[in-house]
Amino acid sequence: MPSGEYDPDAVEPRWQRRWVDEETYAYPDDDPVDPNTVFSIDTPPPTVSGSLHMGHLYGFTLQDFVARFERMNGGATFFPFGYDDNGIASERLTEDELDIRHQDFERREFQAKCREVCAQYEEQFTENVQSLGVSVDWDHTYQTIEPRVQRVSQLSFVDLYDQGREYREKAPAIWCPECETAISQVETEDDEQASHFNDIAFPVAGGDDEFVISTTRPELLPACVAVFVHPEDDGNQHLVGESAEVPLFGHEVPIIADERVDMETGSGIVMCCTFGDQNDIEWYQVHDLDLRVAIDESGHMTEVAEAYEGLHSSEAGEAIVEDLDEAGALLDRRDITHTVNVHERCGTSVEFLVTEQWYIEMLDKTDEYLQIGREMEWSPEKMFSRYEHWVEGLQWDWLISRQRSSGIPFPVWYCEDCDEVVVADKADLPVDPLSDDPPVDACPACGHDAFEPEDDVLDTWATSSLTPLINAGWDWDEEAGEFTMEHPELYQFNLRPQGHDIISFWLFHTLVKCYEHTGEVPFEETMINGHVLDENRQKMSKSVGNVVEPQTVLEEFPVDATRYWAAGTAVGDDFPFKEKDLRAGEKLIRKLWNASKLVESLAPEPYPDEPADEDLRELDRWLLAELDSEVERLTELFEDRAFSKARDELRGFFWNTFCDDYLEIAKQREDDAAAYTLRTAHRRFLKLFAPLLAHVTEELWHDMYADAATQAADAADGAGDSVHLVDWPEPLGIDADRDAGAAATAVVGTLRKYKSENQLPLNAELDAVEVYADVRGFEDDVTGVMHVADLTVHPDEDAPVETVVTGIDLDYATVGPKYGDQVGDIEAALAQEEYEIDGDELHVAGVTLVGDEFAVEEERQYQGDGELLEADDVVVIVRHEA
RNA sequence: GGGUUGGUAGUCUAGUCCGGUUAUGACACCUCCUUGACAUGGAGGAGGCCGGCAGUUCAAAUCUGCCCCAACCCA
Repeated sequence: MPSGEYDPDAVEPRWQRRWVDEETYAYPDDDPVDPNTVFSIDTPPPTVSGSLHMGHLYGFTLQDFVARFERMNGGATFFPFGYDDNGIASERLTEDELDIRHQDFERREFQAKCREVCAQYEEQFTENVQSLGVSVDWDHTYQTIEPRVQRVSQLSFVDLYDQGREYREKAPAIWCPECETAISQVETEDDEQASHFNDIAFPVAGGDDEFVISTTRPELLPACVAVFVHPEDDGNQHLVGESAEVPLFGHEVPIIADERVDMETGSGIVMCCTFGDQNDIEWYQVHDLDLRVAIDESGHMTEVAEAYEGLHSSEAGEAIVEDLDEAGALLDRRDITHTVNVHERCGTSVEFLVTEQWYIEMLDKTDEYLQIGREMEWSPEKMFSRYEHWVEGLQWDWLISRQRSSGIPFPVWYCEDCDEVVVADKADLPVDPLSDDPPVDACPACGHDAFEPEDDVLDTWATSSLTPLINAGWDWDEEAGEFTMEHPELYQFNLRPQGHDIISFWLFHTLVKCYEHTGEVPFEETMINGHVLDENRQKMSKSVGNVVEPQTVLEEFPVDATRYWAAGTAVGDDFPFKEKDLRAGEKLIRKLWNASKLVESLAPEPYPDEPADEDLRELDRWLLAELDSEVERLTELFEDRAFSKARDELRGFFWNTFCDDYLEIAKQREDDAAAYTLRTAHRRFLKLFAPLLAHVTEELWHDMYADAATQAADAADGAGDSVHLVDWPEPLGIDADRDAGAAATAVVGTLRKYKSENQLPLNAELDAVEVYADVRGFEDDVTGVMHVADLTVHPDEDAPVETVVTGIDLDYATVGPKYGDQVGDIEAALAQEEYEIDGDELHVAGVTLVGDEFAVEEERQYQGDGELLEADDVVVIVRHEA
């Protein structure tokens, strides 16, 4: 039984260990699971690149609210865990950790080091996640780089290739010169950087004419292939058709008119290079310009840069500016800050290089992808618009090849002679073409017998966008010649939670892949969470130094308090870290603990049988009936993922209605009906709180109910193991006079207020109280809790008071539409007290209001002994001889 | 530059879709009270031009337009 103070430092880790050791949240693998009741969650695996942050804590906790609620409210729940250790993030982690460069190692060697470093981080990460008490099934975990998952990824590649949805093309692609790989648009982000605007004089070829070009990237001068003027730029129109001579390098380039020129920037004349930005790429394609590649794959200058060959592009930029200045071609140089596209992983400015890469075709099916997004239920609904805008704004197919050492290889070889693509057999996967042989001896196209392995690897999303298929055990059945699932009942997944920042790539890519493989939308519902901000609503960032570490928080507060905090904002909204909310959580945990102690002492074992209906007092029925409504409301709120409302609703009901109203009164009683009601309500409270306050409810459940539930074979809840495995409460269907209950609590409330205002202790004796309201059946409850010596109830009688009309209240909802702009006149007349009450009618400003259209505002005056108290519809007269 | 979302007491927030005259709750603050668990508790109180300006309407936190601020997404 609960005693003393609650000690979360001891209790929480104990339950976390037991939940893992006893596999409390295991998915029932071996038994057939009913696909109609199973609840499956597919979580995006966190990138293995560091430790747990508040975003993780928040995200995992939200997922856990759903998992715990659905597990109690429905059937089997599948809540797996994955690690995304296949990608650039993990490679860079390894490089940083071991202070090495992947280029210095043989591929397999470096991969081994990655696995080693990630393993340490994963172990630590697992421990951290387990210390949050989330109800993950730790027997169902995966790593995106493990062989099973490699097979799924390569199967996906082969299937999409077979469907004709993948192609290989040599074209401009976004390139990170630091990581030396192609990357996709979603891996770039904007960064404000200091730079210079350089005004450079360009002579017109074969004349004395000259014009000015402003550029932030002088190192691209050798890559200049054209100069553009806006067709409406009248002042510079005469240049169009001429040629310009590029300073220092001397090559001549055409001057062309094109409306993509931004006339507002610099001189309004712009140079087009190979390639400065995406505009350059468009111009290159539209105007069929030359390629002059001045920067190589490592960010150094090529032979096109002549004297500057071999310099890093940034060094070359400085050198070229100096030389321009010396040559008199540098007219001006100004400091500016501008936004540049950088690789999100390393912060390096990206380049655009023409390289041969693999793509997944997407642009032809954006309408379909929009439609499958629409078929999902979005929590909150408004987040769909982000998806919608992303899909509508798609401009590139999905670039999936990466020039990295680590990762999942393309299962592809090329004929050395004719470049024919040879794809691995599905049965052989996973393969590494660097060490494995192609499935054919001779090229199917030309018969040549030597092959070149593809040494690129798949991008990280190529794998992590398959998590629903990984979790469901998707595979190729060679004998049947079809794709199968080990757990078809899991797919489509019921829920996909994630942050709002990854809708446009992770979620989108997952939808596309899974849809193309199965023809089915992978998720029934997606839940989008916001970002955790600091106490001042600022984004947490290392450079600002406002980062709150989960470890620090957990040292000071119980996990359940962080769960209380995490439930505090509407799903989808960004919300600040608030220590106050954690303290409020602690208070609630303590209140629940203390109230449980009182329940235990008021209704000790043996657990009372359900009394005959007529033995329940009015007050008991009232509480249980109110609790029925609470159960219904709460179930709905959890189903709507409205955790914040559920939290506040339940907290309010438990604290105010149960503790302040019912418990205070029940203290006076020692009957079986009270004991039964206390126990019944308390059990239900533990269950209702269980998804939110996972630890304290489990501890109390075991202290007070688990043993009894285990022993009693016919226990209604079925399970004794864990409160998290019992059934979610259903309404009991208790009938009660709700109005009488409300009146009785109003009477108690008004007497409390009377004592408070008269500075009396709450247990002070009141000599006589007369109640003018129907609170029959509650008399003993009122006298007991308020210590009333003599209580008289007048259920039907009017109070012996005189009433004075003090005004008229209009019911605007009916009067407004009916009388329209006459309302102003009516109000004016009422204010002047120019009206007449005639029975049920009110004559005012030339109109007659009837029935509910108005209410007479009255002040009650009492001349007799004692004091008149009013609350809602009850009138109470109290006499107290001090 | 385009779009999305938000702006409500000192702080955080409900209400906004579907307009109705007393705007919800918590924290902090003030007053009082040791009730058979909890003073880390209880009973009260004070605190708001609902971002700004205009419009629609008998009536606007709520609808419309413009503007300001913040975050995010896309350029």
